[in-house]
Amino acid sequence: MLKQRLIELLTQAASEAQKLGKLPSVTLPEVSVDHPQNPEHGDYASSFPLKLARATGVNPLTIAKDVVGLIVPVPEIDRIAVAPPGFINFTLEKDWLSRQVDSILLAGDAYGSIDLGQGSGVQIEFVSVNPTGPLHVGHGRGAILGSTLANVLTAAGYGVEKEYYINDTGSQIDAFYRSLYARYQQSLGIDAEMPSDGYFGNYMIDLAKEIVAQEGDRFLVLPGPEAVTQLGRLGLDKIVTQIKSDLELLGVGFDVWFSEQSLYDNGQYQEAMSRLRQQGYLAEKEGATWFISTALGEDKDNVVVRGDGSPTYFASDIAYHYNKFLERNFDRVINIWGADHQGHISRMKAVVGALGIAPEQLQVIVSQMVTLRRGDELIRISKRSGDIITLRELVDEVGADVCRFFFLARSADSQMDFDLELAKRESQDNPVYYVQYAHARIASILRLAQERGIDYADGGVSLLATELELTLIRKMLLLPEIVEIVAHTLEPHHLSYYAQDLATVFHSFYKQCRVVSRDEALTKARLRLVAAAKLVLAKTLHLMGMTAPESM
RNA sequence: GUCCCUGUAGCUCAGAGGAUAGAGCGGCUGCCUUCUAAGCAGCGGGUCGUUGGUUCGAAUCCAACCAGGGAUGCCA
Repeated sequence: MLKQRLIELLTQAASEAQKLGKLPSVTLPEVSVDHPQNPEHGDYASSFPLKLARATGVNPLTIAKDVVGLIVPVPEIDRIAVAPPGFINFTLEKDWLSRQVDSILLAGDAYGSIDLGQGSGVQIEFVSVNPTGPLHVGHGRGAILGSTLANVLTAAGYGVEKEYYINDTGSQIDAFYRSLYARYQQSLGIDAEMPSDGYFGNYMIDLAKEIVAQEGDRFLVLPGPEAVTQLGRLGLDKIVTQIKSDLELLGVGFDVWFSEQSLYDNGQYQEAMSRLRQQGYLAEKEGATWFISTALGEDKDNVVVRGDGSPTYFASDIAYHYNKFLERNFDRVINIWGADHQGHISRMKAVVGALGIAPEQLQVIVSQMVTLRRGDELIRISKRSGDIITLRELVDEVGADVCRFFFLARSADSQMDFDLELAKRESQDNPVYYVQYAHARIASILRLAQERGIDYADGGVSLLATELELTLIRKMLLLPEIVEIVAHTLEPHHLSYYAQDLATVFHSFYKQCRVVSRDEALTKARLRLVAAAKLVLAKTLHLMGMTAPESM
């Protein structure tokens, strides 16, 4: 990557300056290079001399001049300038820039991929919604964040494993089972009462009816507890199947569907607990078993085994992370949780530390709340009451691409309002169409070229020299940097802004530069340019999990 | 009370300590005989919540405060 190359050049020149005695031999600060907002300052700039000035006491302008004098010439760079109070500005060589069109076309689908991860493994767990009902809109946000992040980390050279943790045991599942049994009995005409802690959504009635239609009344003859369990498992399977298909509609898939129950069946729950007990992190008080997180600097302790002997979800999560780090040996684990799990983060990190794992190996991304509205009408998102807009309904209304782009258009940290009315009403002006339209336009140009039998394989890209053309190339060259930023910050929303920027630059070029014209050589050169732009747009859209349409 | 997130243009939001803080939407002007007008070009719009601090340099880091949201269960 070009940026990395500039950093190397600067670092090299600075240590050379130290060898020559032009700079004091202090430890060099981290060399950073970024894009100045003012184009007069070139394509890349470094404030490195300003930082070095602090450590050395040398005038930053002097440092900049000395370092620039020692930078070895490279074909990428046309000009290196020193600017007060101590910036080093790089301007790219135009011929080199235009040649990048060929490089991009040569790289093909691999363009934008980098080797940041060097094959190291990352597990990313997301969605993991209790299978007690359909996914709602807020879950979609986590799903899209996770799947996009997985795409980007893969492109950044990591070995990524996507996982959905199925909470198929515990008190909420128990409530789900009992609710389903009540609805099942009711749909067979029996006057059964719903449990007070039950799931009252209409989908439970539909689910019961579906089971009655398929299985008849055979569960009625079983003893109560047996019927609850068998019926419950059947219902749970159906919900999980539904969740899978809802996610598929959004283009979200997983490598592993991990069962919570399996942690109890294979003894890993016991192993995790006894390990914590050996380390002295478990204690009995008030009739329950507690994780002594206060010993690790937490505000309070937490119950892991209730007074009635049943484990809390925290206990399961301890076993689950024991499994991730010590059974499956992931070096790095990313969890994406909803804002309601925010308080769970620090104690979970404490657990990881107590298990002998560096807490930094666990990264938790919290996606803030999504509020759904239709115009002025607020829609409550509550699975218990059943008054929800499901993720499936959302996708049906606005489409998967719009849905994905919308969620990727804001950082996970900020709460968002999803106005369904607005999303539909503005669909013509939606940025997703703006970006996809750029891709479709290019496809249209390439179709025309094909109809006219123009073979642009030998097009000479050195003819690409106008500012509009070079601006488009410069923008295309940013994709690897965006991939790096997203992989580093775990903030996929940067992609959507990049996609819009790239589309803007293309639309502007398109308006002012005729591609297929009477000038054969220029036509071929520009066809190569737009073919490259199409590739970069498609790659960006695909990283976001979106389609790149050939026509609109 | 404690912890987390947020506060930037009329609205929705970007902005990895750097140079003159940006985009989309909305408003106003222009632009289709030529590859898709779902487009382009232009105009207007700001005490970056407040006050201090760190720094050569702060929207960005620190502290306090103000405002909105969330978490503080032997629910998940």
